[in-house]
Amino acid sequence: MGRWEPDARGRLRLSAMELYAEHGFEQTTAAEIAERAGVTERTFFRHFADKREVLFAGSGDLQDAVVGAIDAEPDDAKPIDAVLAALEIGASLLPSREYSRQRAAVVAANSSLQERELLKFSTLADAVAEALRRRGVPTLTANLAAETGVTVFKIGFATWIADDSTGDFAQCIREAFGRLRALTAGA
Amino acid sequence: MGRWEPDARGRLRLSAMELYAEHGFEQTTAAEIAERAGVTERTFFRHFADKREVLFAGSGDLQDAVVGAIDAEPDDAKPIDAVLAALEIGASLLPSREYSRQRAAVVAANSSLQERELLKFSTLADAVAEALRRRGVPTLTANLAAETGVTVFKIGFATWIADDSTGDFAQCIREAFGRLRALTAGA
DNA sequence: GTCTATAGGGCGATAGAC
DNA sequence: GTCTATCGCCCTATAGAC
Repeated sequence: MGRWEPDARGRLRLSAMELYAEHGFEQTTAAEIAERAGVTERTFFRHFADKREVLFAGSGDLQDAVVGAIDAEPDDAKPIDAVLAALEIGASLLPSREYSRQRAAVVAANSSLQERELLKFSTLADAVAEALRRRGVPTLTANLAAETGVTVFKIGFATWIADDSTGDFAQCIREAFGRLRALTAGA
Repeated sequence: MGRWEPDARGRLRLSAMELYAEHGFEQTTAAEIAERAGVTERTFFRHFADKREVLFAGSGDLQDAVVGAIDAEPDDAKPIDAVLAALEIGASLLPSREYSRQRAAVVAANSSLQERELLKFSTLADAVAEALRRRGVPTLTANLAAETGVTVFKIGFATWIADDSTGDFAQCIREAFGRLRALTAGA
């Protein structure tokens, strides 16, 4: 056995989620999270840039998967179709619906967590737009397709975790896009 | 003349924008902003909830104007058209292109300012969606139309302040929506 | 207006893995 | 020897409490 218990990072993530859910984000101090995880406060900040980031540790993997999926799309795929197919693949990486609901409730209860979540989605959209540009899509079209895809993803996610939802995430995404298409169609 | 110089709030906004542009957001302390404006640090936090908020003081007016414009649209206007018309009216309230460029550069240089800006746009989208629901638009459609409208607004704004831009803001918004419509049209 | 808890960064020391 | 994770102590600014 080493000098320390392994996976300090995983313990910190778990402890943070528990405490944020139990007492709220603002009422939880970094020292409390660290204590529950069996490390010092300073170690917490070495793993996570700030108190919020501990809830977003998986977002990089999601982004990599989505960008990789766009790169793997056939050359003749239309931009919006490539984006939506890639986001459906990314959607399959999310944790269970029950966990997603719990996490969403924690985020919804605190505006600084909402800010961080919005930044993550914005960063995802930027990465998607860049992947589209690599495929030769013009910048303006790439930005619009990326932002629109992320909007559909977000609204599909909200539908998926809603109390009365029955379908899976991919279905929710497709339904949202169908409605968006109807909404923007010319007169 | 009163006991204090008038418009402490306006002086704080100006001082903050100058210092953020000169030295960067993180390198500027609330005490420095207050000093330049001729008030105490405590007064700064009485006017603005945090260091970021001083750059977003006009966002409430924009939101009120947009929501009011939606309420004033004819009953038979299609949701997306009502949203875009309202956002064009909101766009007319923005400061000059030169000032907008400078402010955008300050925000782009700091991720916590980007987070706050994204939250303001998200709040705007929520208010737009609520205004649509008051008109009888179903929730899912209202959310999609609101998010899509704000996306078009954001991308139109980016186009408007770009170095090579020539058109006015309203034109940029209409161009962005035209491209979005083409992008999402069925095969 | 004063006081204070907390966030979060800097830096060197330490103990293991390789 | 190098590399990496952790500790511990110091510091300042934020932002809320009183």
